[in-house]
Amino acid sequence: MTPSCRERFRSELNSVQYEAVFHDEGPLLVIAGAGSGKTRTLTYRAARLVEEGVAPEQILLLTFTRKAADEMLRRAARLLDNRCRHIAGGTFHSFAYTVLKRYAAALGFANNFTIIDRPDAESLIGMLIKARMSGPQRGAFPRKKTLADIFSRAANKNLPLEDILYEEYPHFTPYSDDIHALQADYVAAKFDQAFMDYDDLLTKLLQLMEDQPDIKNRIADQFSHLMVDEYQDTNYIQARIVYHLADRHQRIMVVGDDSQSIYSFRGANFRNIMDFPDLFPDTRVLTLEENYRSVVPILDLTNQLIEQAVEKYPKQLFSSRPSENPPCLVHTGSENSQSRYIVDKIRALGRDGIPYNEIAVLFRAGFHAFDLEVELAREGIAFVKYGGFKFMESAHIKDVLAHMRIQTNPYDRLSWFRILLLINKIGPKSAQRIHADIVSQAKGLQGFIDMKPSQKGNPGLERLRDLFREMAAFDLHPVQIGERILGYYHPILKDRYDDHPKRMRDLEQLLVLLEKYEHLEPFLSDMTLEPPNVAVGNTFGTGNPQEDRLVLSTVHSAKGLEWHTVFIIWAMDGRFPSFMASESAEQLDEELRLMYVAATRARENLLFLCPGQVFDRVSGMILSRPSRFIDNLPEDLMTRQAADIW
DNA sequence: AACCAAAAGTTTTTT
DNA sequence: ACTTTTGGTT
Repeated sequence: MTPSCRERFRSELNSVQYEAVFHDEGPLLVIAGAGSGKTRTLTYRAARLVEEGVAPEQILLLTFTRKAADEMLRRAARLLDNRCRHIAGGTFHSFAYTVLKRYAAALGFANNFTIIDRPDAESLIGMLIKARMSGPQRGAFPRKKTLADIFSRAANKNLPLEDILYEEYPHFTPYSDDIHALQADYVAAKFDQAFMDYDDLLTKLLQLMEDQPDIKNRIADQFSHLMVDEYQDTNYIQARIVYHLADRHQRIMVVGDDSQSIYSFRGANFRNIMDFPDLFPDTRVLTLEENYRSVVPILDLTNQLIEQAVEKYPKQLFSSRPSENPPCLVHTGSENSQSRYIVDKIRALGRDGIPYNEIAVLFRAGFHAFDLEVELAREGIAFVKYGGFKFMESAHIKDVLAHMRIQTNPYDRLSWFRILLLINKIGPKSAQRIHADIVSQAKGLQGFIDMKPSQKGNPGLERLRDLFREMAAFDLHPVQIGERILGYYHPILKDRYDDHPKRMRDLEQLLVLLEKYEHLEPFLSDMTLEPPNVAVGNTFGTGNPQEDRLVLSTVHSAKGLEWHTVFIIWAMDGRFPSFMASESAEQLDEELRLMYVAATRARENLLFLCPGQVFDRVSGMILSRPSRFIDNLPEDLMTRQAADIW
């Protein structure tokens, strides 16, 4: 590296960050506390490697979201030059997809497989339950959603089904045999229809690497340098994948914070990161403890907050940013007064010159924000919501995507059912017959186009056939395909939904996203692997990113981000910590870490809100106490305020 | 076989 | 509040 560049890096990094950036051979673990410049360290390191002549394509940066990877590469490019854009970056899942796209055949799997998302997996399991469990299923047999959960946990934790059932769903053990059989059905169905769910992407990649050493070496040799962000949220399978990738050259750097591990429901274990040196014996460990984000009073509170964890690795973050403003716990009289308190407060902040996009409202679960959303809409305050119900999961989007999926995978039963059931006079039985017919003809889409109109000229079915005939006859650009599908779908939309104009606008947004693609397949896999993170009803993509909109987000979706002012709503016992997590110390610790993540997002102002007496339908209890995590804190760490707005 | 309306049963977080 | 199941009608 040129001396001048090195000098510059030295002046822009603290000594530990500098160490990490210039660490050379051998494994490196960076424990990076909240706001300690983790992204900065990764970015500078990437730039340093490229500057010293490592080919960007040989650097692999695995992150938690695609957005995080893009952002880091963008910053690295600004730091050095555009070569940094060619660094291979993305999520474990998208990496797995790229590899499997090429090598799935080595596992006996179709190379043109379709990735199915969680709702898809659930409806597939739903079909299998119906097929296997005929007759009324009395009692408490798990629902498809629960089954999908059970299967997914088994996969992510790499444990046998019995263990999951015994540990987490003991009340289902009487159905153990049926559940096992259904899992086998599920595996077989995915194989037959060339489906992979999110978990398959990871497990099959690992399987490939462990069963076929020569392929493993070919994959691993593509990348001479590895970096993994948010390592505390990786699970066993991901850790194994990392191990295999870095096994031979050991040039691996992982970054994370055990206190911010919040994905145990996906098999992540906060101890994983501390076990990293066992996986890579000569690991050098560096710890970043200076916080550059938050003012002292906020950091004092968050340090005390995480102290309450039953199990943790000691760490004391420090800050040198003074402030007069301590965090505040606000009691409001009701849910709606909580919402109105926020409206008042952000208006005041706005008058002080704080832009709305520097303010965030965070919550434990998507639905906690419903009342606030209504209130904001009424007050004409623009906002974006992240987390909760996803744009991609809304019915009209899935309907249109199903028409596209059939173009790339014509035997996809889920998509056939979805689109056929939209047609009048066609129910499950007819759909079943039509699908079986297409599969037996083995002529792909042509099988449907050539099918005899045995349904005595069902006009809806004829329209669908015309659509597919046209799409098969011409070599159309994805946007043209989208336009034709929309033309076909519009009458159906109008007929089914009274809010069809709004939904139509969503679909037009979808067409905008399509413009960037030359082929349907990468579009479809991107939509499943990296769906726009915004919740339903939000515009995105074309919108000006600088738009001054208030941010509403689940804590999970807020990971890695920061704002001038952060409101944490529903900081009540029963909500946050969630009522469902209060059974075990481990679950409570995870809720605490979640609260820690939420609180450490704030730079200047941090407010907890506790809406007085609220009846909780789930528990049948009246909630009134503030979150134990906050209530237990020493009094001098925050102010308390009662704000009843009627 | 498909469709519709009423009743019953569930509730987190995400790739 | 929402999804899934049910029972009855076309």
